[in-house]
Amino acid sequence: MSTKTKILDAAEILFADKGFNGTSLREITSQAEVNLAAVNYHFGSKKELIKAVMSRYMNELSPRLESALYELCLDEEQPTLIEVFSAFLDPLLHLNSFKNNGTSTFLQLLGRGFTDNQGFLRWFLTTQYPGVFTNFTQAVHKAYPELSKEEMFWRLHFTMGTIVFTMSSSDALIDIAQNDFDRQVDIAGVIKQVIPYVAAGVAAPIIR
Amino acid sequence: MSTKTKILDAAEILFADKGFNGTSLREITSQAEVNLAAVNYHFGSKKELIKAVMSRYMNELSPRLESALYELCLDEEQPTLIEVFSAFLDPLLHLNSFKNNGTSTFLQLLGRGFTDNQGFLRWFLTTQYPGVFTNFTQAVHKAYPELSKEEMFWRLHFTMGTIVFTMSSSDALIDIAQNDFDRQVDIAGVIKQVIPYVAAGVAAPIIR
DNA sequence: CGCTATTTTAAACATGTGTTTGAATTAGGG
DNA sequence: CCCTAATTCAAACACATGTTTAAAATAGCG
Repeated sequence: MSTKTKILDAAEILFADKGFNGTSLREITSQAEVNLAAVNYHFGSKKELIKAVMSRYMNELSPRLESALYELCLDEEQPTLIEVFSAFLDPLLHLNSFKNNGTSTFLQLLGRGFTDNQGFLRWFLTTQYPGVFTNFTQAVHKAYPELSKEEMFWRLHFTMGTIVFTMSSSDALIDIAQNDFDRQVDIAGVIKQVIPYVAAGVAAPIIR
Repeated sequence: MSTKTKILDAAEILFADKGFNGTSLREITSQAEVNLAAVNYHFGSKKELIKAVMSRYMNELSPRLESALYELCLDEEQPTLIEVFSAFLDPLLHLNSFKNNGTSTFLQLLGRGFTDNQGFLRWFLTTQYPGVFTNFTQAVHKAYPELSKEEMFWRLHFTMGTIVFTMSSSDALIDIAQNDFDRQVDIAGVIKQVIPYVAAGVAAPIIR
């Protein structure tokens, strides 16, 4: 396995676990069993490494997600919001065949990225992968046309918050749930729980 | 003004803005115009300072919040979920008279705390202020008794995610909203937007 | 093989971190 | 005022961080 890949593999699980700021290059390189300087040699800087980690996932996810959302828009009839959010399920779970625990890792990375580093990841994602966002808002608009642009803006950010926060602490939450309710839970189970929640949230009646 | 207060005041806005890990003691003490060693002299350590910052807000908030939620449980008739979540509004907005931008600052601190430091703040809050949580779940249970303990667990954490994530990036979001929609937005406006969202999310039909 | 370009390595660098020290200063009660 | 306790201060400490350097090792091609 190439040094570059070894670094990316070690970095992504450490980043997901302890955040970007909370993970040092020395932790990454010792976990990856490569020399400390390898990160700067192969990626240039820590910030570029973070981008590379995210890109590897986004390049795998975004085409599938974009087309799943796009197909919803092509359909003749109006989709339900449940259908819109369910469109995320397959592309996200596909990350598990791309990489062990890929779905969980990616969602945790996403969560980290939005809170660490005064949100430079938000900029990175919206500028590098705008298609996902536009297709998503179009699908939501088709499902719930009465929603104004401003209300849509807020509700989509609320939704992102729900997902991203839940996933960034999903390991802890799954642990608690397994103990308290004596029930096997995995990341797919959490996603299935969250879909009705966010769908209902976005579908909430408008109070004016 | 006492050195202790100067430190707390400077620390809370820096923590809210850049996170706990992202803020150094030197930034805090120079902003507060006190000596670097004052933090360790008055608080013992950075971690204790973080706790002190949070406690100052929680001690102001938690009695009001607890009693607001408790009153809902005393009422004869079943409250709506909207009423349950609206119970947060007054206690939260009261923080504004306790301190300038108090509501916004506190919610941002809360957001930071749940993602930084592998969630030691979750432990701190749930152990130091358990009354808020129990009263809250009781109120939700009264409003929606069909919800099982497990579903309630997940939906409450989804809700916390919505709030906490939104608020930790509320400055950025409010900026975007003001630009894109040419409309004055403040923290109270965001809270009023989020209440129908989370109420509908928690009230979502159960799929079994 | 021989030679060049790529990669790896250990070491150092520069800077930033939280914390501690011990002397200097200030406060406040007898 | 005096003396003690509380506070402030500049300096240093010990350590961790991302990055750079220059030599060593390795690969890959003619």
